[in-house]
Amino acid sequence: MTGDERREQIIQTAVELFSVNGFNGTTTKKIAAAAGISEAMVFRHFASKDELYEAILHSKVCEGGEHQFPWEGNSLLIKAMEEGDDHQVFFVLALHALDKHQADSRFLRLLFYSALEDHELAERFVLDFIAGLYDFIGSYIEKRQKAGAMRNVNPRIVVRAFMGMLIHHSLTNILWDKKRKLLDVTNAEAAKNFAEILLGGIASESVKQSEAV
Amino acid sequence: MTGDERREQIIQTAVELFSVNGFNGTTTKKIAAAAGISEAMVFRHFASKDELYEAILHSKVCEGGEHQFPWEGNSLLIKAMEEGDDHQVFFVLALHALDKHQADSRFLRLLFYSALEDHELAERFVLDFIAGLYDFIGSYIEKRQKAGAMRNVNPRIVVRAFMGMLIHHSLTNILWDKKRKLLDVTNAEAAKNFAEILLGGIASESVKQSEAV
DNA sequence: TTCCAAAGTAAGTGCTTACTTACCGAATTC
DNA sequence: GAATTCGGTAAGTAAGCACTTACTTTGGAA
Repeated sequence: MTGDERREQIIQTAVELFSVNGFNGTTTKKIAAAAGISEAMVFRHFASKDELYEAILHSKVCEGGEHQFPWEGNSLLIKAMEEGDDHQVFFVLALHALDKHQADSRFLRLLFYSALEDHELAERFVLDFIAGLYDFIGSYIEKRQKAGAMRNVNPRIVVRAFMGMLIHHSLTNILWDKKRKLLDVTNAEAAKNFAEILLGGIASESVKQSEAV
Repeated sequence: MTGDERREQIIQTAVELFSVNGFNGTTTKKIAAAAGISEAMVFRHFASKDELYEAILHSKVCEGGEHQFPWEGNSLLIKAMEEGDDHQVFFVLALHALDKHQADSRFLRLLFYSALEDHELAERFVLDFIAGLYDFIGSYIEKRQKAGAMRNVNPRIVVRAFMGMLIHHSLTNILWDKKRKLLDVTNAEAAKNFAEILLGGIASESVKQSEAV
């Protein structure tokens, strides 16, 4: 196996272990064993355990590149936004997020671990990424408020409420309610309901009136 | 210092450290040093580090006793529920939760750590406690749906959405956005907006109609 | 065929970990 | 007033930790 291949394999193996056991709960010995190599090889590729961890966060943060944000390259979403189809906009955003969380629950675990364990890179990533989401969704809400489609609420509170529903839903499923005892619904169902609740909650009087007839 | 006093002091000291550094990141030596005693004393009171951790969760879970649930002993809430004052009900619930999270952020950190680190007791506590909330708030929503005040949505999805807003808001403030760069609002403001969004999102057609006039 | 760099390892190093042992001094009990 | 219990410690122990050293294997270019 070449150096680059081995490096990538170590990272993948370590992601698995770090996401389950955290930084302090994962030993370099276990990583080496899981990768099927000697411990010395781990330290040939990464000067320290810290450096390995940073490499992981870096690769995770940067991977996907342009597809970092959910709206980039999503024609369904772009079209819905242009047309002012709010239900479609928030449904697509929600479903995209929930599916992503479910598909890469390891990454969510890693992010939460690194937040608790206070790793710098993770905090910066989250703040940057989340700040982007706040700006993007927030500005869309502002636009729709000016168009009279939504009532006047602090757009950032709305974004927080929306992301709260999504992240908490995924988190509950991943961390506590793996057997779906509390609530067992498909991502599509959840996304549809969350979008409806949010939109109903910020609809303008005129929208309510027209809907209520 | 008597045995019981010392035991309690060790627990308090350990809570502080476990909530910041997690189980694996906290050494018995550090706990002893922070408590100003020798390591041997820690092991006189607790047979193992695991037992100390369990004692912490146990004391945290059982402390407060009857006041475990936010609605018990809250006359403001009980009155609002009897009168069907939905805004007041959800506002009080939200503010109570946000204030509690802020006052005891250590406990939130501890819960998240123990969920990630897969401690049994914590998972059971959370499921029990949260299940109680789902039943309580869910049944109130059901009642209001039958009364025609709310539209027909799965009450448990509504509860999830509501709790999502609250927990995510607190979590963001505690873990990532300590400087409130993303959103800087008081708990009362947040609670008011979350309650309004939720209620608008699940209002029945007739309510919308009467509000929209 | 020889050479050599890169992939790989076995067996350490010194330090830290959870946990123990053996002992001390001061109350309390009988 | 001797015995005993109780709060407390200093100095361990064996195992585990991140990380190193000194060495071997291997595959391709000269």
